[in-house]
Amino acid sequence: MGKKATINDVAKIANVSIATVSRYLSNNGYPIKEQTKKSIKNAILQLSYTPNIVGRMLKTNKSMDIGVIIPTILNPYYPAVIYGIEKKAYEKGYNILLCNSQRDANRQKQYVNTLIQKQVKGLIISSIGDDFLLYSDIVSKGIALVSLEDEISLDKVGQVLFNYEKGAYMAISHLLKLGHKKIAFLTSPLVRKSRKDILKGYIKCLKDNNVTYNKVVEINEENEYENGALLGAKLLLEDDLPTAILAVNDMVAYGVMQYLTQNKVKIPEDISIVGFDDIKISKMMNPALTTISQPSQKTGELAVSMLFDILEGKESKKILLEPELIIRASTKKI
Amino acid sequence: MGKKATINDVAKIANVSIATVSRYLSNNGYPIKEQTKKSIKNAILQLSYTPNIVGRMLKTNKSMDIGVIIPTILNPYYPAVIYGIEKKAYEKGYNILLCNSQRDANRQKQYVNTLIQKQVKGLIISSIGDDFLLYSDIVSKGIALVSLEDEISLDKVGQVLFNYEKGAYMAISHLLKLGHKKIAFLTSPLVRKSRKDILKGYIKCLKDNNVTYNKVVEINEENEYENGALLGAKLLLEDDLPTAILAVNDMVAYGVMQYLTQNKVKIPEDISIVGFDDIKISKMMNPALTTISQPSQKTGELAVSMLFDILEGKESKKILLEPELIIRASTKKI
DNA sequence: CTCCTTATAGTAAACGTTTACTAATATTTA
DNA sequence: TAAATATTAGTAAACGTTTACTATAAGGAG
Repeated sequence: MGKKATINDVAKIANVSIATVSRYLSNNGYPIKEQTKKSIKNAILQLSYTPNIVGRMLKTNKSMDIGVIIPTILNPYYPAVIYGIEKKAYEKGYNILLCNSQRDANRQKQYVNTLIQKQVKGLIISSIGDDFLLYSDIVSKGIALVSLEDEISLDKVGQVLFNYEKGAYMAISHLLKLGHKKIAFLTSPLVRKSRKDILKGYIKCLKDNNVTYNKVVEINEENEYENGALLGAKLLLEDDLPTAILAVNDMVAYGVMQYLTQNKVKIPEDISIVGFDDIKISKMMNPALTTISQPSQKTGELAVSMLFDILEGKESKKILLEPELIIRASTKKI
Repeated sequence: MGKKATINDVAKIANVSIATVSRYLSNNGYPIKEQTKKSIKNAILQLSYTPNIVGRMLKTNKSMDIGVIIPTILNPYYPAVIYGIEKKAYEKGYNILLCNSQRDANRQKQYVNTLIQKQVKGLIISSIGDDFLLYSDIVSKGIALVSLEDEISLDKVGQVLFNYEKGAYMAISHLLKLGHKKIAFLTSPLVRKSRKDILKGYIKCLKDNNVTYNKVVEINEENEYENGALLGAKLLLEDDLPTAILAVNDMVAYGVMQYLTQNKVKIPEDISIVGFDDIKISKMMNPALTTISQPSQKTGELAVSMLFDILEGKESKKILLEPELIIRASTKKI
């Protein structure tokens, strides 16, 4: 419990130099006598010595950490992304430093700083708002950067994007096909590019189909699920109620659904609802949620692959993932 | 993009010694002339210098990292725990290193090693199986340790426990009260203490009520949700079907529900089902799930508080959280 | 038996910090 | 005015590694 053993202690006990111990540990083909190996091994066991990565990092300047910043871990979409990230990172021996920005710009900034100071090898960030300065700052420090969902006009940044606009367009098309003419868009704050793109797709599809009714209900809080209730309440105050709703993501959709249900609005009988993300549980909801599927785990895996590509000096690229409409029970013909 | 600036570069440009720069950065009340401060500030700006935490850690031996090991991030229970952990940790300026053991003992062991090598200040672990050696190894290295869900007979280890046995007992009582006499327990591998405790509660409550029917269906995979289908299939093979099910957790419950529903078994008309955890979305399921509530976020927060207590030399304690029965629509009178 | 090579191991510098000492001024106190 | 103290800053060692150099011995080649 006292001081931790160092390579010096091992060297002393094994009666060799620290260089030899270091070579033994790095196990890189440098020849060491069997006899020597054995005594080092014993010393290590005896001291239950564990190498100090901090010392190593300082010397080699080779970090095995990847920073990951996400807006919230409470929306199951992100744990799925993280799952993909961790899976790939683990394969390569990397660890992840997970940070939750809570959609707070300051907190995000702070986390970025900390991660840089911790000498992460790369950074995967699902940023709130597009903060060009933030990104360029990271890149200028020589840290590999992959951005999720947010398109940036910056070279050297990997980008795993999703066609949000098209997704929204598909969702609205579906609703129109079902005969809906009054479709509202319920959303958390429209700060992220992804959300703005959903709005774009919503507007565009309505316009393309000469539908004049449109209603965007935005709430100024960031707690997806709880927002649902607020959004539902705000919606019910309107006098010209929609017959269908597009929610900015599945969690918001659930919140809205729950609030509406509690207030005697039947889904999908009275109001149809479409979500966004297709998180795993969406098929089990009551009613099962019609939604736009976004490949979360794959996003994470691609991000890591991209990160390694950048680290290997390959040209960084953009990948645009395409949406898929999943029709379930929360939408019906009017 | 070239080499990162160091404190030496800053000192050179500001025309002061590195000691002064270090003092300026640590901002600990050591008096520095305004003039000097200004030139250091300029130099830092000019170089866009960021301190290297690795250097600092090596010198001070003060890590600001907490390792967190969880079995899976795909069961929303854990993200909620992580949320609590991160919240508290952030307040104290700590970062978390998140590791997903995937319920793989080797991987868990490997992660523990890595985290120790990374010199984490403390470790919060929701271990698969109780591995006494693992725990004692960590403690003997002077690393603060908090175990979640798993009771260990080891001093110096903080423990945030949950009364699983009582929870199961409550669930079964509820089902018995509804008139069910044939209740099955569907579970992922019975390796963790928590799961064994649920089994205990299940058995005990049946025995206390002189019910002879019992059926434990266990599946040898670790993917909660997907397990549900396997468990459902296995169950339907039996010839003496139960009228009610206790699932080892909510995710498994959903998997089972989905499989059964697809196979024309109506819930709760044909079979009642009780889950375990009460993850956030459980009230939105189809049907809303009756379950045993386990305070996830609070568990995370308590774990961090405990960790800090241990770090401050206070006596480590155990906390036992109590279950609550949440009755919803997935259970009904027979 | 000299010269090369190979196998094996040690020495010491370096990575980027912090901090205990020391030092030099300036200011106060008696 | 001398001594004491406060303010400000520098020197250099240390943290635990890795690694370029150097060193020794032993075995072959000529």
